[in-house]
Formats: sequence, C-alpha cells, structure tokens
Amino acid sequence: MKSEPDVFSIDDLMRSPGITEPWDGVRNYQARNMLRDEMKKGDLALFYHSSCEEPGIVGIMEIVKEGYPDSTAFNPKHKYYDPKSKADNPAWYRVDVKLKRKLNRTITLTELRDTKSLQNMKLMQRGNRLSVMPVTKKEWNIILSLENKKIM
DNA sequence: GCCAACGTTGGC
DNA sequence: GCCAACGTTGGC
Repeated sequence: MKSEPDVFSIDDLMRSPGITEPWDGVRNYQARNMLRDEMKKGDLALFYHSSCEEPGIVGIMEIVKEGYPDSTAFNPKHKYYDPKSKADNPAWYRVDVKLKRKLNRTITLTELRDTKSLQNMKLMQRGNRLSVMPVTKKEWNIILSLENKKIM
C-alpha cells in the first residue's frame, strides 16, 4: 500500500491512536476493488513510501477492518470529496490498518529492482501506478529477508 | 521540473 | 463505441 510520506507517513501511523488508521482517499477502481473485495481482516500489508527522496518499503501493517465505504468522499469540504460517490451507493472504499512494526530500515525501490527474484512483482511493472497492489507470499518472504541482509 | 504511462472525460 | 485531449502518478 503506497502513501506519500508528505501526506501520510509511517511515523504518522505510529503516532495514531491505537497505531490504527483508515486507509482512505483511494480513487482508482482497481485499487478500490482490492480494498473492497480482496483484503481480509488479519491480512498483512507492506507500507510503501512513494514520491519522496527514498521510495521504498518502510513497515508492516495488519488489516484490522475489512472494506467499508470511504465517507471522506461524501463530504464536500474534504479534500477527498467525490460527488459521484453517494452514501446509498458508495463508489469508494477503505480498510483500517494497524501498524505491526516499522522496518529497521527502508528497503528501497532500487534495491527491489536489483533483486532478480522480485522482477515479476506488480510494483516493478512498467507504468504501474496502483496505490494498492498484491504481493505474493514468496515475494513477501524475499522482501523481508532483505531487511537485515544488506545495508546499502 | 521532466516525462512516460496510464486513467478519465467528453465530443462525435 | 471511438479516440483525442487532458489530468494524474511517480520515478528520476
């Protein structure tokens, strides 16, 4: 799950009450489908910092509430307001995430690109812009094995 | 700031 | 339904 740290960072999540926050503001249908249909309570997710100095994976989260309507879309004053989404037929969904732990260090995008066994990851695919995307168990294990392996 | 690669919009 | 124009994402 991607977030721009200037908007919402792993440290913001650490400071949240109960280290839990709704992951809202996703306005892309493919990503919406994953939030609404795919992600289950107890699932784990990687927190990715995008559009920043050091893009990469910074933490592990747990889904603590499954997809439910993103009410920020209903509020005309909210920055995520979307008039197309109505309370009786919501277009956008969110999940609640809880921080499991912050990684010892950022596993950078460069490093992921340099890892041969991760070349098929969704994240690596050209022009990929999804803010929520699947990670296979195998990829997950490889990624986390990098955490304590090499210091860039 | 640039630009590639998408997604969305709207005229026809 | 097509497709050009426009907007957005996100790495660099």
